[in-house]
Amino acid sequence: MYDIKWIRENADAFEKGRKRRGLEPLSTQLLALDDARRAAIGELQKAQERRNAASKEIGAAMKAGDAAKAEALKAEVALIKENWPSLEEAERYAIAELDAALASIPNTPLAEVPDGADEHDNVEVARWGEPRTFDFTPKEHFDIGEGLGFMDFEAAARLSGARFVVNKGPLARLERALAQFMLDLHTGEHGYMEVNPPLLVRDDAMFGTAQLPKFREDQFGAVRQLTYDEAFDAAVEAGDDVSKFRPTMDYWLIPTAEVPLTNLVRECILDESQLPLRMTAGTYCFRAEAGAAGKDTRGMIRQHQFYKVELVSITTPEQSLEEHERMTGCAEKILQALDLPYRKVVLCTGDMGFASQKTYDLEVWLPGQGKYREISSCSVCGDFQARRMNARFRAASGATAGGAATNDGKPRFVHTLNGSGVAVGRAMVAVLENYQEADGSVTVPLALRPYMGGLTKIERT
RNA sequence: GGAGGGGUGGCCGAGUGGUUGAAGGCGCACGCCUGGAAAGUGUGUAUGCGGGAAACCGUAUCGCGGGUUCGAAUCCCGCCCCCUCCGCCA
Repeated sequence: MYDIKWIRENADAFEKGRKRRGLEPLSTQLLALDDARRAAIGELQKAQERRNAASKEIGAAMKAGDAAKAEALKAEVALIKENWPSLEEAERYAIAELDAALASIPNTPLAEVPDGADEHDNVEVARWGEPRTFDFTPKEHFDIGEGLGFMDFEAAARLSGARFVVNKGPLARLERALAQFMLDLHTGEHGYMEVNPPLLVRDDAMFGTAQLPKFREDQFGAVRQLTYDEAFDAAVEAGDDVSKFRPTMDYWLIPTAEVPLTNLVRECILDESQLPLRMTAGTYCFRAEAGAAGKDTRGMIRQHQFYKVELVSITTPEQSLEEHERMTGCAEKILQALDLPYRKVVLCTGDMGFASQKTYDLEVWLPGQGKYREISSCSVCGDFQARRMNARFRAASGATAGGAATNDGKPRFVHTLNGSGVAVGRAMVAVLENYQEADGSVTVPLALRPYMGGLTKIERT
């Protein structure tokens, strides 16, 4: 979320950033909304000031026993209040209009982010591991899984429709093993605190990390069914047919643990000594995939429900870029430990997420597809989410960053970062494809064997 | 679901209609005291918004939203959240 004051003073930089994302200029309209807002606030405050002053005088007059004066003042206030409601209405409307406009503006890319229109303009910055050479044609993960008899898309479709899967036996365990392995590495080696957050969250949380208001259609909602009586009353009140019982939507299903983890610091004033705050969580994630019809329809690559280990860091503004590199490194360590070849790309301006200033994607090699596919996405969001959440910190006393006058004792917005560390479902896809054997079995990666009860190979039984 | 108790500043906690943005305490900051520290002591310590070069001024904020009133932390209504006991439930 942008600070309108910043836009007012840095309109050029703001527009430059928009242009790099391929967006039309907006600052003129925003500043007009801002002018309207300030004018409305000013008018209301003027009225309030006169009302307050008169009220004090009334108090004084009554104490002095001057009833006539008090009555005269009361009449004056009554006059002031005549168009009070319209002033309030105008103020509220002006503020809401500006806020709504600001809430749907994406973050500005950092200078070093490459310009570009879409994923074709992303820039590879590193490559790790050598794709294995096969003396047979490697299969895609769904063929491997179904061949093993432990991955069932048809059963999932009967239960839930498209974009679901049922994993069983050693594959169910493999998914659990992957998640546990990742969490152990992040908590044991990388200094992240494991968190079990709610998977159902309110509007405010979804707004904080910027899934709302712009990306409603990508989300699932969780609905609490009304009782019969509540539904009846609601229908009557709404003038609806009482045979239709309308539910109320109370929660959103998280599309990523970024939402609850980042929002853990919402409306908080942290102490600088607590930063950086590093948190990790293994959770299911739920996505409607509304805009992805026809994409990745087969297999586990794109599901409505998937498991993911997420990394979130809360830092000072001075720490965030360094933390971004570190976080991406932590995700890379997972792939390295699993010996999965990958490449690291920096997303171009046109492919970056809404809240991000800069994003690295890790793309794992999938021999069955013969492609690198996204398995992790690590973003630094600056204070964009912090503003939406009102998440701040108080600088350690006396300390100023690099001698800069950053410490006037006031709370400052934190910086937030999030990254997959890594997507568990896709990691399983990668393991199956990279570790497949000619006979259809799958070798268990060394790092996962302790989590698989020592099992070395998954085969049809 | 039933019964009850609560939501006030970074924290604790007073405050039932009129200089209350809010007593008191804790914490914190700075100063004094000290050889140094502790203790003691003095001063200062919320946030948003608007205006201003600044000092500062104005305005709003005592869970949220309405209402009563010239004036609301204080009275009325609705909602949200938290807690305790009982019941139900994984």
